[in-house]
Amino acid sequence: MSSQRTERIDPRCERSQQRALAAAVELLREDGLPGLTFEAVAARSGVAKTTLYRHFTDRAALHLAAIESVGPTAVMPATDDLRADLVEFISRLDDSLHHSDFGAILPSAVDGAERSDEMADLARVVAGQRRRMLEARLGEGQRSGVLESDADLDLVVSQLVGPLFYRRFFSRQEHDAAFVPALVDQVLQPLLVGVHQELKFARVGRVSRR
Amino acid sequence: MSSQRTERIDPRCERSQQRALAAAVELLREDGLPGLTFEAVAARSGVAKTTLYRHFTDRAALHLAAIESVGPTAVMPATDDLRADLVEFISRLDDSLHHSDFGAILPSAVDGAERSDEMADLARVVAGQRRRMLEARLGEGQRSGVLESDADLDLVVSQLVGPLFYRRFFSRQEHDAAFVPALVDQVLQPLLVGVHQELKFARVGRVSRR
DNA sequence: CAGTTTCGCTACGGTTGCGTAGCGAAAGGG
DNA sequence: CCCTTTCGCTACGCAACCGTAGCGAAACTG
Repeated sequence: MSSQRTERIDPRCERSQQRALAAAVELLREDGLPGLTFEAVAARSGVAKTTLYRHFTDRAALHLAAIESVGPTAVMPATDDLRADLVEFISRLDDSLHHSDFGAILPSAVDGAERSDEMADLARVVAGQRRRMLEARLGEGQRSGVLESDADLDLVVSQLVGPLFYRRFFSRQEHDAAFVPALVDQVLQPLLVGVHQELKFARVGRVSRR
Repeated sequence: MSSQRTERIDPRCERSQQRALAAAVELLREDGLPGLTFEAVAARSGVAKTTLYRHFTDRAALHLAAIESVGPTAVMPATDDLRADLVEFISRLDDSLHHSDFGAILPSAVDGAERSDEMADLARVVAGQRRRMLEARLGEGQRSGVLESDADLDLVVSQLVGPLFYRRFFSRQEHDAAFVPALVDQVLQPLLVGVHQELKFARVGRVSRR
């Protein structure tokens, strides 16, 4: 009701929740979703079980909050070199998938999203932030005349990040630092202003038969 | 020791295991990994709990067997049209990700693979089969002169299937039937024989600054 | 048909996790 | 400084799941 700016948060609540979520993340890393229990979080964090129930209604809420707490804080570089910005951004994403808490507990979020609407929404929000950053930078490339203006940016974004998620979680293939630049180049090539017409001709004439 | 052809399998074992795994798949769909318990499988399948313990040492083994039981049986079309074959293959993959048991319980396998070596190996095997089929068909394209012979097929495979997995499980974006053809075209364009030189020139000259 | 194997069933003790209640101590806020 | 809130702690009943044992019935094998 009182429309104050900050919601007047008791520092004790803040501290308890942070400790609890840190422990929850550890447990998710070690044992996955089945390992995330109120008792285990209480034992590891030092926060009493009764206190946990005061903050989180059930396991799903705890899981959701834990996932939110490790949400990536990525920023898009902003030089005048589109390729360099994309390589940098995608490389950092690849690194976080392999070496951060975010990458480690993402599988539990994926599994949870299959049956929890809230978790599914969170997944869409997180991915949406990343997508909007990439689309914004690609849009600049279009306005500055580097990229074709009719490129399907939604498709391009999936092409840029999809292979990284696939290799990290599904095919579980390793790759070196040269992979991301190669991927970015491969994706960008058909979209560059100046080779568009030849490509369209080549595609229709050589591959499709319609 | 006796190197007979077939391992002499009692039909009763076969039947029990099939029923158990079918129930396990259902449970994984409904409640994810935490829902996969010996008691629940016994109750749903009609197979006695003691019998389950005779076949599966622990929950991980049961989970692994359940994942194996829904392994996809994909085949690569073999016409003389590379693009059409790829569109068909990728479309069927996309469909199975959204509408099959395989797609439904894949998240639990991904989560399990983070902590189970056997599950991780299984993921690599399943993805490897798919990758080899795609690489074989792309290799034909190279030998028949449609694709550049120096294309990085491993990268291409990730480009073809990565976006589908990403949109299904991470960004959770819907897309219509036109998505797959658009993706295949976009990925194939830089690899077509005949436009390679112009593309290489365009890339070095316009995007990269090295 | 005789011998072996697997089955389903019941029962059991032990462990873990759930969710709540009651309490005094400690820390925040006006 | 007093009042309120939140804290940690202990304890509890309840349910679920684990993993094993013993048994007779049923099914497969040769």
